[in-house]
Amino acid sequence: MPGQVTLSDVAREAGVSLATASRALNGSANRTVGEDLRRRVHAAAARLRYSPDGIAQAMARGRTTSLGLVVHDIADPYFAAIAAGVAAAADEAGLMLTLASTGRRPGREVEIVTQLERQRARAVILAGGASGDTESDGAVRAALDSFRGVGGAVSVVGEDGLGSNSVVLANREGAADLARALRGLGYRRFAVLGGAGGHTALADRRGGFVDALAGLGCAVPDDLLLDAAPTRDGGHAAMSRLLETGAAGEVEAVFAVTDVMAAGALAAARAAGVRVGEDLGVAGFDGIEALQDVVPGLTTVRLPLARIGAEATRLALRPAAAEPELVPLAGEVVLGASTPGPPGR
Amino acid sequence: MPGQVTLSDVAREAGVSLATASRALNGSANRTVGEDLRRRVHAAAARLRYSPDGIAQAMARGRTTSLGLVVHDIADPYFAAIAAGVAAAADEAGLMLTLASTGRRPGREVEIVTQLERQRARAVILAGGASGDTESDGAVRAALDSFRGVGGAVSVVGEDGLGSNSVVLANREGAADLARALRGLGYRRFAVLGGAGGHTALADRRGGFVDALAGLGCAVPDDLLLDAAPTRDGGHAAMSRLLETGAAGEVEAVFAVTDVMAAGALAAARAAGVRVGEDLGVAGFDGIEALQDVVPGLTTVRLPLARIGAEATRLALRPAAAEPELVPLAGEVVLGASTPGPPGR
DNA sequence: TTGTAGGCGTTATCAG
DNA sequence: CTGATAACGCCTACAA
Repeated sequence: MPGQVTLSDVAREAGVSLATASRALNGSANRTVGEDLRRRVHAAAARLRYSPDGIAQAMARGRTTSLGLVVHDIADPYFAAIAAGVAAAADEAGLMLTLASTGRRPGREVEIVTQLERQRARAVILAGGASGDTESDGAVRAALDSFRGVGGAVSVVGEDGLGSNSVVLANREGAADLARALRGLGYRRFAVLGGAGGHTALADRRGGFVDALAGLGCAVPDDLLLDAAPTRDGGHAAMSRLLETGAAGEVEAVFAVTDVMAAGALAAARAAGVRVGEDLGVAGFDGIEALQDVVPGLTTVRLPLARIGAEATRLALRPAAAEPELVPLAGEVVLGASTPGPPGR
Repeated sequence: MPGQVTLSDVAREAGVSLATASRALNGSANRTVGEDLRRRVHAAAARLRYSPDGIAQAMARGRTTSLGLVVHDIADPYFAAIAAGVAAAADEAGLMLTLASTGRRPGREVEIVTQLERQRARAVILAGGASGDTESDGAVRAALDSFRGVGGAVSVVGEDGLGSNSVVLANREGAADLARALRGLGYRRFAVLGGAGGHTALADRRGGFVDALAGLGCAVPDDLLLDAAPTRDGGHAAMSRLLETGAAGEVEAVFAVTDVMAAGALAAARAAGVRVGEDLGVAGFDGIEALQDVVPGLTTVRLPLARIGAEATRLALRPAAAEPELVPLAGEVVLGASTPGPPGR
């Protein structure tokens, strides 16, 4: 059974010292091993089916080859798309990706970062951004500082860098652009699903949307700002609630702060006999691929998801010492059949 | 700067031996450390902000705490959903998840498994199943055997266990059920997108669908069995091709072997002015959540994706020695608005 | 260029 | 119950 084969075995088999075998197999800094010996060692390694022990190497070198990625829910297409970008970049950099999900449980990020610190991950990417809760964010910040303390690098995706390298998403601006676009289509009475008390990113979207609208002279009344969990079910529930209240009758379009929520809203509307597009406009945010290909095509603000992951990875791999770098990334409004314009004429 | 703090430091600070400190902090098998000393050690550890080095522990213990998961593309909702199930189960088992994507590049699975073997991952889950290519599958099998050689456990999701524990999906049966359901709706002329030469799982779906149809007296002509990549774009391209040929006119319903492909097909149909549902039925396979909430709701065979991940994890954590275990898991036909029944009356 | 030897941070074996 | 002291598998000055 192979695997139990150690470098010493290879060295012995090749008739060289442990050091030489090590240098021949993995090129150390000063690359210099006699071509003949080098050959002998490789042959011996192959013959014995030697497989270097990554753990031992990590320990000897004092650093791992793994990159930690923290998301809220990998099944959420938003995070899945970002993860794909990170995975590709990590692969290219020769790093293994360690994925951890918070399941949106508060406090989990800290636990995960701590765990990653224990495992001496080389870097960690926080894809979820800040939570908006001062105390909680402070704890995360502390955990990240501690992680840096052991030589780890950090990057976060979100508005607030939490003192780290970060990919700054134009959530406010994107939502404002969307608001203007919808207003341009003729919509005047809006409702917003989600963003209250949630993560900063979502709060920013809602804020950007509402503020821009106010600037255009059509404020959104408080009772049409519905709280909702950032999930498909959250969107569904909020839309259902909206439809049950009398207020719904006057609403011409609904903005769900994420596409996934918008999908839930779509289902709720359909279940209530409301035709999305004809009777009511619905827009989301994120630009999830899968939701673009159906009828009605969802109006949204498309974010360069894979790019976000790639940039976050690049930032996470920068020399730990350097000053935090911020990379701004914007979204683009995509008008779909879900918002053809207001119903009455 | 914390992190550089080692167990020896803690031991010294607490005035005990290294061994005792180790036993006090992490309970070894024979748990017995005087309550007073135990307290002293913990206090010292806290004071010094000691953080155990996972790498060193792994090396000393001779085993890691990480579980490898190999998927083709984490951005694909099918794999994302399975990954979510695995992530939850891994978390519960106290393991870290190492995610690797093949990007559908042939040969990548072997490289990844080898890499995972180097890192001494405790177990690995192959979510992609067999490729259908004998040579390639043989290489994967060999890599897995080697992995087991170093004490690793394995489980694979798919029809063919590749000699390992496996979650056996009823792809054939599910597709056959779907065929019967569509036939029951009145559809008689079908086209199939994908499954040719692809992974075994997809080939089985196509085979199950076509065979069942043949049994019902309506064989699918070869020119209506279109080859397609198992992606959104693959589905789009295949549908476009179908629509361009004259044969399309006679087709009443299209079966894409994955929901993601079906989404692409939907887009292609719409682009060509074909109304899905009214003019043409479209069905997929997988039961991707996001695709269920739109109009027309996609007819599909819903797989218990999260469950698949959970089971695969359970299998991967079984004692490595045991005989391979097979867990069959079936899908359920879900009829949506995308296949209301054939057009002409 | 090649070999020797010390060390990385823990766990585990075996005496006290 | 506690404490020395070997491993663990590999890297790397330092020496030859």
